[in-house]
Amino acid sequence: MLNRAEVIHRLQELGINPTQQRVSIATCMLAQPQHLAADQVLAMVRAEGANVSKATVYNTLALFARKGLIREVIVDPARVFYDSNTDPHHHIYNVDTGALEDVDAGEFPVPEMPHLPEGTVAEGVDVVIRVRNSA
Amino acid sequence: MLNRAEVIHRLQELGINPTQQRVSIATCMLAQPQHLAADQVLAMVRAEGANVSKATVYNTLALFARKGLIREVIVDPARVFYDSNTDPHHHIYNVDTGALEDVDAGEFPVPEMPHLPEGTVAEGVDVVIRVRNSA
DNA sequence: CTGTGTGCAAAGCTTTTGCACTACT
DNA sequence: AGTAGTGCAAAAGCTTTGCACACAG
Repeated sequence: MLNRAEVIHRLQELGINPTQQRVSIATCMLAQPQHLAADQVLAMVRAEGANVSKATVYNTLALFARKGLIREVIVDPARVFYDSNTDPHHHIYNVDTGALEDVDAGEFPVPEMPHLPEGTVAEGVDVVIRVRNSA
Repeated sequence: MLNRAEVIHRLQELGINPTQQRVSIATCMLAQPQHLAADQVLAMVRAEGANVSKATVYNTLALFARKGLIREVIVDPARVFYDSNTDPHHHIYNVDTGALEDVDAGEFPVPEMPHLPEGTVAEGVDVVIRVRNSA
């Protein structure tokens, strides 16, 4: 979807220095709406011919999530997924297959915030609908 | 809160063979409403003088969660929490401190299920409100 | 030349697996 | 004896850390 120049521009907008590794990783993540674990991203960037280490992928994805380029999705204790869709939405997670699917927030509106503890501010609300195969 | 005999009875109700290790672990978990990670449980049962390995704590907590004695709470990629409160409710997770707090489901009602993928059935809905210190 | 930022090998952590052991039949 | 179930040491896997290097001021 986005070419190299557009990706670089997007990174700079967010105050991220567009190094070669970061552009490669961002290009894979933003290629289409998708949910990827770190090692899937590693495989993709290597398939593109880029030379990136595992550690850099992990650190870079965490950086992107902090800056708001992508969103961290915590549904599986074994690994963190990163979502290229940063619009407010929820997730359906299939425990059997590991498949992760988006649910538009409009289909499943979240009511107003409950009372938060003193001295804290809400950062986000994550709704995960856990399903399994009916078979 | 529960004595040894009550814990054993509860395990048997759920079809869990009440071995010494399992009773120790269940007693710690059910002592009060709380959220514990596996290594906290390990420390507690060892403090009680019981002799249990790390692996057994992990496997036993997973067993309890499968049987419905406790509930798995996935909010932190680094570790799984187990919640002795199995009533429907949600969680507030403080990203800065790691503190985990319950929110009564009544305070934050979840509307009807959205459309689920074919061939799947809902297992549960997890709502996590992520907060950070306002300071 | 100094300070900030970046990338990665190695270390660290939680969690899972495979096997020895026990307790029933 | 055979079989199903249990506990744990060791292995596996994801993620973080600490350090060497690059680059800007």
